[in-house]
Amino acid sequence: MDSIVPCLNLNLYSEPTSSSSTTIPKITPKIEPLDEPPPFLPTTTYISHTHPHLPTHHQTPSVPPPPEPDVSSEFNRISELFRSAFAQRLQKYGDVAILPDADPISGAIVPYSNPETQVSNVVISPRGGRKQDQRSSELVRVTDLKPEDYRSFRGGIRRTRMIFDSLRAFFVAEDEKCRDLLTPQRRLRVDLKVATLMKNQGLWLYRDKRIVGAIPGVSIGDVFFFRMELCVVGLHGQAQAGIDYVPASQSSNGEPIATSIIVSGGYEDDEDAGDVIIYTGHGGQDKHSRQVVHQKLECGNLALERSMHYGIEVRVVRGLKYEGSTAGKVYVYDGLYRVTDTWFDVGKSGFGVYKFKLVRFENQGQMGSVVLKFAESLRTRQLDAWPKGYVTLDMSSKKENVPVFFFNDIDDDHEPLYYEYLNTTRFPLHLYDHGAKGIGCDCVGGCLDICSCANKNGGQFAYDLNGILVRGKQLIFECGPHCQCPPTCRNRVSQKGLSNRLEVFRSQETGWGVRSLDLIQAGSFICEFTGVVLTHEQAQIFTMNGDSLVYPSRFPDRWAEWGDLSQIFADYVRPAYPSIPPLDFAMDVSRMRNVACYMSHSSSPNVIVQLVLFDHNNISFPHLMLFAMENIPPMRELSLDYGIADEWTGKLSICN
DNA sequence: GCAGTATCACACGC
DNA sequence: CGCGTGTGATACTG
Repeated sequence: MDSIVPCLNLNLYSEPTSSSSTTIPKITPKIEPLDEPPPFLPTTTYISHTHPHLPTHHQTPSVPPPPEPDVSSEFNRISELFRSAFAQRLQKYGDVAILPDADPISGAIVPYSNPETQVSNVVISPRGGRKQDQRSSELVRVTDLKPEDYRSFRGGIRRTRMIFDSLRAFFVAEDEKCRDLLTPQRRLRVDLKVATLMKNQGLWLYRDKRIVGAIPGVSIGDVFFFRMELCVVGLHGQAQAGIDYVPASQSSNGEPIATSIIVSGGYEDDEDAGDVIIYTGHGGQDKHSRQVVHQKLECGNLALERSMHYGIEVRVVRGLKYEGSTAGKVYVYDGLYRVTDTWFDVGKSGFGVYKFKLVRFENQGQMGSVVLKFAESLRTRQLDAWPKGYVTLDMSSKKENVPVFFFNDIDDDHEPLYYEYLNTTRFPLHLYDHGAKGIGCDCVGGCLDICSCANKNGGQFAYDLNGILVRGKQLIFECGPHCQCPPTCRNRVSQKGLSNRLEVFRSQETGWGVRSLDLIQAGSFICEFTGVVLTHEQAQIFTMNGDSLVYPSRFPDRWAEWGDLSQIFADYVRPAYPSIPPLDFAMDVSRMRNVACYMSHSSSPNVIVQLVLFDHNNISFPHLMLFAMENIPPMRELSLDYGIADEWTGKLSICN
């Protein structure tokens, strides 16, 4: 049963993929290029609902495609469409970057207009007057994205998700405040609130096209903490239902077409073997998720059947139990599957259920859910049962709270082990000369918003109660050794060191790299970038010796991108305070270093540098703390923007 | 475990 | 036939 059972029309769709690993199988005959562009040319298949040309099993690749425009121009049109959705935001970032340090107003943030106004602003789409809050019925497939196009789409996804996360943190903080004042109340469904707000602002992605197949910018293995996030990025449009589909009424031939499903174990008759899923149709359950009536072949069930009939690929998202998530669960995008079989069966309850066999397309890269489970299994594994390639299970020699792994299964290079592991940056001793005078707060019982350390941050803490960075700042003041507050104080986050199990690994492509064995939530602290601090003068001497130095001032101000809600709140200005002079020190990592300096460079990084001060008072010598800019699944390489001007695809040899 | 909410499709009705 | 509104279904979250 584990082999693929082709259905009647499947042979049309299993055309071999190109050699590019990011390419998914082209699945429709209509993708046949008209004027034989090179195989790399981006092609967009366009199944317009105005064209009565849904593929049927009678069609062969030789059937002429519908009278659509040239494929590449069609691609460009759609690409531009999506891009334009983010252009405004990019503009905003530009503005922020050159904002003079003028406005001293605090973090008082007020929506610039009431929700009603906002709604009315976006109801009419700028193009064509169609309602924005309704999904398009236009079926589109985007394939063979060029790397730069993919990056562009991914940038859009990332910014949108960052807004989601930031808004969530913002509303959670609001909610916390309210609860202090009022009587105990139900917790707000912040996820819903955020999603609605973003929808009203027109920030949901891919609503003007109904995408079959991969969502541009979403990678296999991407992890989501909330179901609504899937709606926001266009992976799955249903807030609760497990099958998303184009309804019959909107379909060109009057038949519904399924585009994505969520497998989260809610139906007892599901059988999930990874590459092959026996998926139960929806319906027939009572409030307690018990099957109480027969399912019918309608709605999503019918749509899945139709997708099988037409060979339409289906996105699969898995819901997995995960303690670290507020909902106790995360959603992982596992790639594209095809429905190969369907039948009506008697479920365990004795009631009839529809079953669908889904088989994963090959050449898609490892499933995110498999990686998550694998990483989880390592947590409890005996030392001798670790996979080959783990040279040491803690290169920090217990200097970090959690082990730092060292993995190399491609050669004998053990170079990182020859350096002394430095778990915190070594600053010049004179920075500590001034002692404790007036540095710390007196909050013996724990810090509140009125604490002096909060004041230094502009009247609020930079982190939420879970230690998530709410908003990037030029400099963050954490409570420190001179404060009276307990170690559990919420304003001590980055000083506590690692909480995720990081791993230095060797790869053919990037040389040394860093990845995590744990899922890292966006906004959470990862590690410090440590080294021995050299003053300007000392650095000049060192440079003459040819030693490699890291210059903190060269890291771009990526912190400004994190938590920027100017898209949502027009007067969401970045507080000018604290404002610090450009950093003028260097870090020597030639003898002592930590895991951070093995991170690869990327111009679209998933890790940002946030400057933090806590153990001394000199704003010219902050710690370089690294935070996750997006949810980073286990085994995905971490990357930093080192401020290198050129487009750099390989590993930065910053430590060599 | 329940309830308070989302979305969406579909059904009406004008 | 298009648009608005109401209703029912649904693998959610706190």
